[in-house]
Amino acid sequence: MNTKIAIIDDHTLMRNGLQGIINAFNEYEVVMQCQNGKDFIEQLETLSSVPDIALLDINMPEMDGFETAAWIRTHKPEIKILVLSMLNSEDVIIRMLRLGASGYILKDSKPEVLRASLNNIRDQGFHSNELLNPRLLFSLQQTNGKNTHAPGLSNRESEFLQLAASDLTYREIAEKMNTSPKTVDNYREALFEKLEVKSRVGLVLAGIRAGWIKV
Amino acid sequence: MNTKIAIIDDHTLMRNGLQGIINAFNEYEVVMQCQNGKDFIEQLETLSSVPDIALLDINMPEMDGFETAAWIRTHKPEIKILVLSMLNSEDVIIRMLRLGASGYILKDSKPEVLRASLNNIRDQGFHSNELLNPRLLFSLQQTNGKNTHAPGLSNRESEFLQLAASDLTYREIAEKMNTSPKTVDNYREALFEKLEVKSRVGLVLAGIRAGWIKV
DNA sequence: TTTTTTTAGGGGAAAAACCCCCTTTTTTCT
DNA sequence: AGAAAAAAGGGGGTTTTTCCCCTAAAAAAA
Repeated sequence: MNTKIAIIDDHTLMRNGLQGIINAFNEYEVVMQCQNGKDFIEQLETLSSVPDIALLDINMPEMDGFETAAWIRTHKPEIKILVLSMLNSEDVIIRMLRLGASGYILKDSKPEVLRASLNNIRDQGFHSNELLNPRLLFSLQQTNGKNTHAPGLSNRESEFLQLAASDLTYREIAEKMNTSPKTVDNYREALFEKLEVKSRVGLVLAGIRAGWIKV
Repeated sequence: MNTKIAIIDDHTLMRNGLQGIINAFNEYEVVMQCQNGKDFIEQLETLSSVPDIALLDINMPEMDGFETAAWIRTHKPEIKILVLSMLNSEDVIIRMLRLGASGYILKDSKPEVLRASLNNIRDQGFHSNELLNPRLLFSLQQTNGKNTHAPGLSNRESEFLQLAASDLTYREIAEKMNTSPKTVDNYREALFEKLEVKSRVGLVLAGIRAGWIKV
């Protein structure tokens, strides 16, 4: 199945241009065109399936890229974010990566770069480093790295830990993990002991402080 | 003569990025690149001159930043330690300063901050007994100092939000706030609406992402 | 090959969190 | 001075989380 893309940009010409470019990649498909974050949220409700990747502009009226990124991370954490901006500013890039963006490319990039970035995100959720100044990559390790595998935790426990840091209930987490809530409860209990906490909030905070959960 | 720097960090990209930045400062020179504390100790023996400052990461396999700092203080006390970490946690900072670190900055600091920190250490070379010196906490000011007040939230709500990011139950939070659990429940509900979340974990994460909660 | 760990799952109960609707007093703003 | 917002508190309910104790297959380690 094709990877579904949402384009969030206030310039109609830009949106259409992007859609044309992306539709020429046969493994991707544009399923949404939105003027800003608000428009994106509204359209999401009417859509049957959730997009996999949001191509997100920063400068937009009403609800800008920062707000939109924060909203996506809170409400639809499964949607990967690729920031598409005309700003080549370290501040902005780092801020966006900290907000959970999986990638950041400039608007004057070539189509191949866009495709490579999309591929990277689709495959690993990892960042394309081509466009970035190497020193900007520092923040990637913590923000995006799957490499920060928690020592002492099993695969499933790590998986659970990531999902515990979300607005989901354990039942919903169980669905995402394709297992029963009872099994999830076992992971929870094991992690409570290992990290010496008494509540889910404590667990999440411990995970963040240990660098295992990206915020 | 140039001030000699040793970089101790397990990420090659990080090391190279740092070396690039530091070599651009003409008063500093990178003389060692090490993957962890063990590597540092081994390389030290082969080196004719001792570095002046160790740029030390915390999270490393084999021999982490804490162990390395302790080793340096006992075996090579003349080497100043500048901790370079992704963790903005007071616990860790204080622990490191007690171990004899001369400074502590975050990995997402700007190059100017790195240079200023190096200058501070080279010029004054203060020690661990000055750990409450505000100069040391430059990194905190940057990411933590400004955004502590939450716009749109009342005083009590902000107070509650801070406490919600802990391993305490609402009853315990109520005790700390000297009020009833029911009142606390009101704050919770108000914040859920304002931050558009459905659970306490979601609330805490939103607060962290908004910069209102320090982790 | 035996043992241990991981993964998967269940029953049942108590505690905590969550939700909606409500009152009163104090502070703040216009 | 009057209106609005903030602070404090409650009733009564449902849902979720937390806890303890238990089984068993599969995978990994010894």
